[in-house]
Amino acid sequence: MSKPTVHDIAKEAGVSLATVDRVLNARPGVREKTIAKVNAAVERLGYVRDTYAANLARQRQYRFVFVLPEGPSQFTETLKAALKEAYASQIADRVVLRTVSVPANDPHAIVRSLRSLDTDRLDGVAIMAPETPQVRDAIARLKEAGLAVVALATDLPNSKRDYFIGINNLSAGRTAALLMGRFAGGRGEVLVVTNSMRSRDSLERRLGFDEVMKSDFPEMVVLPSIETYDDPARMESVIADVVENRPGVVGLYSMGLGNVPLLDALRDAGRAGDLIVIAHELTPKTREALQQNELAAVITQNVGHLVRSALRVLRAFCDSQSIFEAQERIRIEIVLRENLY
Amino acid sequence: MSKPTVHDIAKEAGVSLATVDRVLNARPGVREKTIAKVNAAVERLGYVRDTYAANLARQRQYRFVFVLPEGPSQFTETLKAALKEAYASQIADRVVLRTVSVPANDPHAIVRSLRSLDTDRLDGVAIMAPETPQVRDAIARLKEAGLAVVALATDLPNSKRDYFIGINNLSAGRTAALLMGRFAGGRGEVLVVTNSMRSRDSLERRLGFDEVMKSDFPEMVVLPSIETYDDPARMESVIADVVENRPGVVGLYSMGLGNVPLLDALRDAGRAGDLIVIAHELTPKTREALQQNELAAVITQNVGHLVRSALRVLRAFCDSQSIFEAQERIRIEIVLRENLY
DNA sequence: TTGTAAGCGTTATCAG
DNA sequence: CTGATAACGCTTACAA
Repeated sequence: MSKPTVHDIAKEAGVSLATVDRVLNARPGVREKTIAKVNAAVERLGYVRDTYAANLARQRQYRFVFVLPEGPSQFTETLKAALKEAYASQIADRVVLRTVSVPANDPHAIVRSLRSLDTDRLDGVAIMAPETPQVRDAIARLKEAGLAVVALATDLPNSKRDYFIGINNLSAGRTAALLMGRFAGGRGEVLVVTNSMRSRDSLERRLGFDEVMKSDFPEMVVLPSIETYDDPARMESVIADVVENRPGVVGLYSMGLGNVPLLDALRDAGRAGDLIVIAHELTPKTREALQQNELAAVITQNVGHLVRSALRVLRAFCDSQSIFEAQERIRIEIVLRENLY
Repeated sequence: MSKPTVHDIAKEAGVSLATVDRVLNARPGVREKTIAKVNAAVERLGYVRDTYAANLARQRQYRFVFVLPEGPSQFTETLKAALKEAYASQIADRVVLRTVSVPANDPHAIVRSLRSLDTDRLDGVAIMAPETPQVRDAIARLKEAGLAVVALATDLPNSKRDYFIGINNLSAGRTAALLMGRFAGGRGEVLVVTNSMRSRDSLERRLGFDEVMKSDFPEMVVLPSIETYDDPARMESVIADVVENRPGVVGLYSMGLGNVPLLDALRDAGRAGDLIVIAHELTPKTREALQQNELAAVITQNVGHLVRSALRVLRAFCDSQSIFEAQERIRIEIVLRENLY
């Protein structure tokens, strides 16, 4: 009834522990016939390797750094919380973790951080930062030093990063459009706002949004993207303008950060429950707005999955193992008032 | 740079390994002063216990059985696949797993299976079965034998099960209603079908559906639930009736199993892309229907989460540890054509 | 090409 | 009350 161990396999196959190990790990120096004997025993007993015992014996250590944008963003806060939780739990088995905060919009500071990483005492890095040529160079350096590098939440597609952990923002935009179009009954004007179109995420979301709007809801009019540059006053004036001069607007798609000022402005303008508003990222504030019917839908990614996936993928790349793509695909989650969890 | 171990703590505190272990595991027979010394060392070095090494030394084994409905249901197929995957991965650390299939609608067979379990060689059971008095009794017996018992996917609320792993079906129905109402623009008639209203899941979903329809979309008319008893012919006639006699019907909510015959009937009637159809469970067939715009939305639960959660919870109950409720809450996922993953 | 023995971080048993 | 010491399942020198 109990799980078979390497000892059982050795006995069953009539060989030693070391030989079993060699076969299991595909190490050289074993006769074909012996390999077959061992594999047969494995098959017969239904042996499953105990990865944890293996890592224990191997003394494997994974030293990772997470480079995250600093500042009071609700998103990075939840990200850090998820990281702490993962670290305390079994997910972070054999992992030594450190997080580094960098100013989100200071490319030089980001590069400085990346350059200051001691590549000799490190096995992998997860980076959440906007892509710039300097960042690309810094990543190239990390890769040359043999580290595993993943982009987190926002992709660095032209860098040498091994993998991107996050949602496909084109699909996210398409999903938003499908919801918007269906909620609006396929008619009316839609306002699109973001804090900044310099962010690749916003660009991709807009692209996807437009694709579906054009193909599925040709009668709807999507207005040009409006940037608020993280300025609440600008947000206020954008909304005020809509209220006064744009009676045809039925919906609003908030692609980027800054949902708090947006919701404030809508409330001030008295249009909170009235426009169809779709935003990104589930946070305490957006959650509350869903409950109040001020947001029609939130499109989000599960931050817990994000960090667990990052950990798994970094490990896999360190061991040059293949990853199970399907498991690492971060889902685009749609949250309404009724499935707030 | 490397993680401190019990050896480091022992050295730092000037005591032996055994004493450190006693303190860490809160075992009796250690002087207050020594406890303080050890804890101080733990604090100073930032020690985190290696759970896997601990379990290895402890020789802990968790022997679990999953009792699942047999038959060619797409849902149970994916469930079994997820179980196999979890078993092969690190989630099932120290777990010995067996699955038992029982005829879904034969209460006696279910009870026979439950009674035939050897409680001496078992630590926990996960059960997916409709609740009957006999099932309740069988579960009571398992609990008396000291096993951990969880209900999987469908709850057994009046039994002595320790926990329910699955979605809240009332919320699922509410979510469906919110989607339906918004997609339909708050007007029109809605047809509700299920294979059987004897299932608690369908009852609860209907309840939630009606709640939101009444409160949020008072102008919409929800027709009485129609049961198809897993009979494709009945499904055909239901749809045909709608086409001929119910011009006001704009939407269809499929609460239960049987999406394949439903979709076939809709196609035959030529209403496939036209009605707003919302169904449950993401399977190859419903996935395809989403892509074809034949389904407007699918409400589903992630089966991988389901089994991982079951494993975690069973383990926790075996060790009489508390569980982290938030982590075990299974999300109600909304899937549209654009976030099919 | 194969086997022996030590050790990974933790727990458990037995003396002191 | 406290401390050696031998496991757990696996890997890895080093020997044969």
